[in-house]
Amino acid sequence: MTPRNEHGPDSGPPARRDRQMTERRLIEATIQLIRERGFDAVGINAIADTAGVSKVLIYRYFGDFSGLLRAVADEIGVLGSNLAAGSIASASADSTPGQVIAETTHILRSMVKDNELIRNVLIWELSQDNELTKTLAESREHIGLEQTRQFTRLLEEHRPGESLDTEALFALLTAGVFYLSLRAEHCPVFNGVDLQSDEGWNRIAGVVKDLLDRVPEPEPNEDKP
Amino acid sequence: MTPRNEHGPDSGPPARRDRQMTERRLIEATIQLIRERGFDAVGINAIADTAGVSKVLIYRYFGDFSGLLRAVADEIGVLGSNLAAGSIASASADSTPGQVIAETTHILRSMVKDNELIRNVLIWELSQDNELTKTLAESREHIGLEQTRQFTRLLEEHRPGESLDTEALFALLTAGVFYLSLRAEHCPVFNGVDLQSDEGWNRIAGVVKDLLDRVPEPEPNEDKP
DNA sequence: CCAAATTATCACCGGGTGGTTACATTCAAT
DNA sequence: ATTGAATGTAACCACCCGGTGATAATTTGG
Repeated sequence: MTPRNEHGPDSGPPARRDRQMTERRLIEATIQLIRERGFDAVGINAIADTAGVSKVLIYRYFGDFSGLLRAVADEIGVLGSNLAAGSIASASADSTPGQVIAETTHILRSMVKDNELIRNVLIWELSQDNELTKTLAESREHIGLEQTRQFTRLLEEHRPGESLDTEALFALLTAGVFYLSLRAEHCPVFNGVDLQSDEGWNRIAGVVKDLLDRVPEPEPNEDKP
Repeated sequence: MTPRNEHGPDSGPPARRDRQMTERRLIEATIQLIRERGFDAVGINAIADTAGVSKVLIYRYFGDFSGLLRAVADEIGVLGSNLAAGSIASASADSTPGQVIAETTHILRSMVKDNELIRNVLIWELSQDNELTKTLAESREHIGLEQTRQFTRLLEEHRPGESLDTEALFALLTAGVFYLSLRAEHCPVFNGVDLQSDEGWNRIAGVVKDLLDRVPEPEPNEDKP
């Protein structure tokens, strides 16, 4: 039996007397908890236990629980920014605005579907506002507006005269995709649409594309590859 | 001093030996808790305390906690049905499809905004599925599909040839309005749109109306009052 | 080599949770 | 009136929560 106690379930190396390392462990343990067990499992005791560290250190290093959440929010914020940066770049060919927004729908959906952390954070943002959710809201606002601006530019290219409230459009679109993606976890069908199949999401993306692509312009120019 | 003890904070009449009355008290206490303090405040102890009754009766009358939730779900389900029935009836003049859907947007938004119970239930549905959320999901599915069918009929009247996936459209619309309404509670701005002002919601409803009303038909008929 | 500062742990506190058992009261049928 | 089921209460259990003071272990500097 080793003389050092190892009560944490997944401690890894004991990390002897390294403050920076301990702080990292606490932050990453919090993120892991949010991802794997949801926001209502996030607490002083669970975090300290997951990190394999005494909970007193949370108070010593981050002041209080909010302090730790603030640090975690910064961490998740940059994660989200990187994730979105990759997504934005992909959808910028010279396609129809409808095609672009349909692809954006699919990208948003996969992002939420494949990332358990995002899902739990989105739910958390709806149910309360603390240091973490407040910081993340700002981060997401920045990302969403960047996407919107890019689409606005593309729309201006394709239809110079068109005046469409792209901010409101993207707000409703991303909000709807967020909600449907979250709901898909527990409830497969929403308003007759199968949220757990690609077919259902093709319907969602398709109806937005249909609405955007039909425009009363004198150009019947539709070249679909 | 009455001989009967009255430890509950809001008990009303002591309700001596009346099982039906006690069951009603428990159900309504649960609804009151969901509305006023959110789903994470709903528990055996809080419910019994709010009802001014011993928590043992929950187990005796409803079997277990899930049993009580099932009874509560039925109660809320009929509430929601009645609420929606009133809303649907109002929006069915001979307006443009875009006008109808814009009004539907506003109606949905007010419904969520003005009803704290609905808000908390919507959030609950996203975060977990228990007996209550499962039953409510079915109820909502029924209501939403009825609204959709009504709109489909109206669209068919106005544009007989039009083929639009109205189910998918309404799914995305109500999902988006739900999410934005929930989010408005804690975070006033989403993607540049002010969710706490009527102006912001006019933008949301307006962009959907714009998309729906412009249709490549030979009718330039736009009569805005 | 020894003391001071840092780092980390342990044991505990008051309070709350869901759930159960033992007991008391009321009421209705015999 | 007595019996016995229905109704209700109080006390208790083991567990978890956020938070704190005392204490031990390690590193660092003289």
